Amino acid sequence: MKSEPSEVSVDDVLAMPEATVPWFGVRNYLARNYMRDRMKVGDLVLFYHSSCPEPGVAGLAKVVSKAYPDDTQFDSKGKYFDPKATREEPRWMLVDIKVTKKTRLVSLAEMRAHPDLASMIVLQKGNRLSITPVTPDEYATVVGLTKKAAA
DNA sequence: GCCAACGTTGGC
DNA sequence: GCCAACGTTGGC
Repeated sequence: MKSEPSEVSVDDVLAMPEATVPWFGVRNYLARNYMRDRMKVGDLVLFYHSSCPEPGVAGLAKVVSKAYPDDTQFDSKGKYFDPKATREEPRWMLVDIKVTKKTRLVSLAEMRAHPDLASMIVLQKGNRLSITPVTPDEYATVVGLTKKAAA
């Protein structure tokens, strides 16, 4: 799951109660569907920092809630307001994410260089989706990289 | 700031 | 339903 650290970083989440944050602001249907339809409490998450000087995985996290409506869609003054969403028929859903560990930053370049991650969706050319599925093997490989000395 | 690769919008 | 125009993402 991608987040811009200037908006919400791993450190920001660790400073929150329970180190937990609602994953607000997703406004892409496929990303929403992943949260709404495929994520379950306990699912493991790679917390990725994007649009920053050093993009890459910065922490490990897990899903700690089922999907529920993203409140920011109802805030008419906020940047995530959606005039077509209503309380009765919310358009955007989110899950709560708990950061379980801050890791050393595993850079995008480092992940691209690892042969076992060649098929990882987030690394594919043209991928812009802020939430993408990760296989158990890919997850384990990235966790392994977090434990290595910095490249 | 550039630009590839999308996703969305809206006229028809 | 088509598709051109436009907006966004995100690495570089």
